[in-house]
Amino acid sequence: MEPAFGEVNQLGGVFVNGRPLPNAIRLRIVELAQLGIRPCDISRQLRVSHGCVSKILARYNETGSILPGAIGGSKPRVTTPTVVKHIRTYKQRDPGIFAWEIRDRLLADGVCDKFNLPSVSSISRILRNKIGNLSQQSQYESGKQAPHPPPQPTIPYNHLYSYPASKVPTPPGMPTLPGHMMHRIWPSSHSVTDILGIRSITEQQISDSPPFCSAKLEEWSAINRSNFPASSSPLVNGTDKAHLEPEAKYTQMPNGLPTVNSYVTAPSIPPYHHPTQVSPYMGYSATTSAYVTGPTWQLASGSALSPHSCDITTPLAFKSMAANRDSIHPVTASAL
DNA sequence: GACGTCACGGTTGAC
DNA sequence: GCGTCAACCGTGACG
Repeated sequence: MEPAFGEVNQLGGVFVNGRPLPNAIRLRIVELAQLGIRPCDISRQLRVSHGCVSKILARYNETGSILPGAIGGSKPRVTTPTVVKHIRTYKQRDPGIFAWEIRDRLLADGVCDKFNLPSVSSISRILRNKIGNLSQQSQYESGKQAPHPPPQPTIPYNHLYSYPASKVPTPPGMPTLPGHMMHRIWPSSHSVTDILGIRSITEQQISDSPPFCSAKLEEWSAINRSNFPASSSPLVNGTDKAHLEPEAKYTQMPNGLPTVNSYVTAPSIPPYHHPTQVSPYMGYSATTSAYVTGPTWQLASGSALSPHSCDITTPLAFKSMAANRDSIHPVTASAL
C-alpha cells in the first residue's frame, strides 16, 4: 500500500520512495532544461535531487520520453496461443521436427520476431506439455468436427486498464466515480499521481506546454506494457501504467487546475526551512509548483506561491509519524 | 559548485 | 491469497 504521504528529501521536496515523480514534475524538469536552466537550478527549484534531474534529462535526451519506465510485472510471455498454435502446426506437419527448427520457422514465417522468439527450451516445453499427445489428439479431433478455433492471440500486455469498479476503493469524502470513470483511474488508485491528480495537470499542460511536451504527453495514453520489449520502442522504455492513467482520485484542488507553468527562477527561492507541518496530500497536490515542499515561493509576478496549494491542516511529520498515521489521520488511513 | 554515477531501500505487478 | 522475482523508482553519497 502506498503511503498517503511521502518523505522529504534534503531539498525539502516531497517524494514517495519507490515511486516515480509525478509526470508534471518530470515534464517541468524537461521544460526548464529546454529553457536553458541548469540542472542544478532545476534541482533546487523543483526540490528534486540532482541525480533524479540528471536521470530524467538523460532519459529524455536518449529516448525523447519523459516517462518513467515500467515498474513491476514481468516481461510478456512469448509462448502465446498463436505461437503454440504454429508450433503445433509445425509438429503436425513434421513430427520429427526439432525445437530449434521450429524456432527458425517461427522466425522465418514471421510468427515471431527476434524480440519475442521463444527459446528452444520453451519450445521443447511446449512440445512436451502442450503438444505431447498431439498424435492422439489429432486423430481424435479428425474424427470429429472441426477443432475449436484456437484461443485468440494473447491478449496484449495489459491491453486494457479496466478495473472492476467494486475493487477500486473510494476514499471517504470522495464521490464515487461511475464505472466508466474507473477505467480512467485504474490501476494505481494510490499512486503519487493519484494523489497529485496529474490527469488534470497533464491535460492542462497539453494545452499550455510547448509542442514537444504535448506530443510526449499525448503518447502517454497510448502506451502500456504491450510495448515490450523496450528496445522496440525507443520512445518509451515501457511505462508504468499508473503514470499513464493518472487520476484525480485523491486530491485535486476543487478550484481546480494546476499552474504548472508557474515557476520561479532559482535565485528567488528562499532558503529552505524544513516543513513542520505537512498534509498527507501536500507533497502531491494538484500543482506542479505545489508539489514542492518548503517555504512559500514568490512568483515573478510577485504573488505568493504556496509550495502546497492545499492547506496544511494536519500536523504530520513524515517518517516519524508514519507509525502513528493511522491514529493521527484515520481518514487518510482508511482511504488507503 | 556542478554533474554523472551508483548503492540503497523502496514499490510494483506478472507469475 | 501469498511469495518470489525482476523490473523500476528517487535519494543521497561519492568522485
